[in-house]
Amino acid sequence: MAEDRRVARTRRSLQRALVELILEKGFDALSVAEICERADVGRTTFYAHYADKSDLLQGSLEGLGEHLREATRGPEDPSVHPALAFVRPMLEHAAEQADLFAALMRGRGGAFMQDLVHDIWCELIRERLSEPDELQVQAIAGGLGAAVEWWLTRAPDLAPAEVDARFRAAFEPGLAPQRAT
Amino acid sequence: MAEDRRVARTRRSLQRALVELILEKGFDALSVAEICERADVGRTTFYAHYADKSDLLQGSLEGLGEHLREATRGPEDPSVHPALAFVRPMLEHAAEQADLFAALMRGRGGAFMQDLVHDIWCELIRERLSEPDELQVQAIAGGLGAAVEWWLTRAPDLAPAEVDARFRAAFEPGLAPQRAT
DNA sequence: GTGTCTCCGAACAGAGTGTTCGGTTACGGA
DNA sequence: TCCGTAACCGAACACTCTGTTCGGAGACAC
Repeated sequence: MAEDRRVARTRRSLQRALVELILEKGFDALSVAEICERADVGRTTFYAHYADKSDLLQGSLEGLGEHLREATRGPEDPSVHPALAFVRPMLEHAAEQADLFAALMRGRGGAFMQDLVHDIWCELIRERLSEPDELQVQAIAGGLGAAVEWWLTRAPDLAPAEVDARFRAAFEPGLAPQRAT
Repeated sequence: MAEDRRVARTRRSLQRALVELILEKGFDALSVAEICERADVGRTTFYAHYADKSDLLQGSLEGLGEHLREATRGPEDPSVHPALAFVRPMLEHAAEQADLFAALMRGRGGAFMQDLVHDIWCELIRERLSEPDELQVQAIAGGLGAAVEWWLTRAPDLAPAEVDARFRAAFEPGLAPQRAT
């Protein structure tokens, strides 16, 4: 009952082609035929695996959430408010994969790609606050998204540490001090 | 050389139909034929006036920027940081047209609709700071967008004043005090 | 080795886009 | 009021994309 080698190969090819093409043209501009051609997979086969383009994206993003969470684990600076501690390692990670992140942050990865990242950030912030104010959580995550997009598209030469510092300068004063954990 | 009455009528009908349908289904889900049917305008005529669906949206949004700016003018509370003074009247305005704003904030009005509003907010913030830090400006505008979207879709019963207070509680402490004007 | 599952191309129906063309009609200016 | 112009319209066309069906060829697991 081990998974068929052909199935794995097909799915891998499609997901790889999808990422490549998103980087080149953006998600919305892609057609199924285009993805299949790049992946060297018949269009019929595509629909045997995925319902449509969005379904393929969903499937390709299975691991992304966990990946993002992993990427934000890093040494925590005790002078940084815990709710924002994930920002620095996240920015370091984004800098390493700047073109991918830049493609995702602007609409190019599709609207719900942005929503996915936004929701993950909300969780990361929320779970570090003892009494989370949901409006504040949403606002910080939204602010982070806008800041990252601006950084990667308008000022890509800034160092992650610099972005982190300026971002925290804006948001940290508004955060209630947390009980020591 | 006064403008042809027919032209004005056609454009008005199309723009009106567009707004109606965006509220009902969202921009992306619309077809040109659908808009024309609602507007009682031949499809051929549509293409005589606009290049495509997005072009019509552009045309319909001509006045929106100025409208938004007007809507944010209100009595300024001296205890509020000037860069955030526009938030309260803007929220009051949004509450009055909640369904329209809710449709615009989520992707329903199309991606560049969100960008348009974001850019206007950035300008409003930027022009009230004596030494604007662009990252901070972007972050505040992005945070405001996320907060408004959350408010209108998840907690629509909150009063604008409450949203304003909680939003400022999060952002105001990070803003440098401004010179008195 | 064999039966099954996967892959594939061809072909189809349906929806949407953007264009051309000729006829009809409403408009604005004289 | 009249008249030339310009706007409007439906029909039709070529095109792209979607999602599905079918039968044959071949790779796979067991």
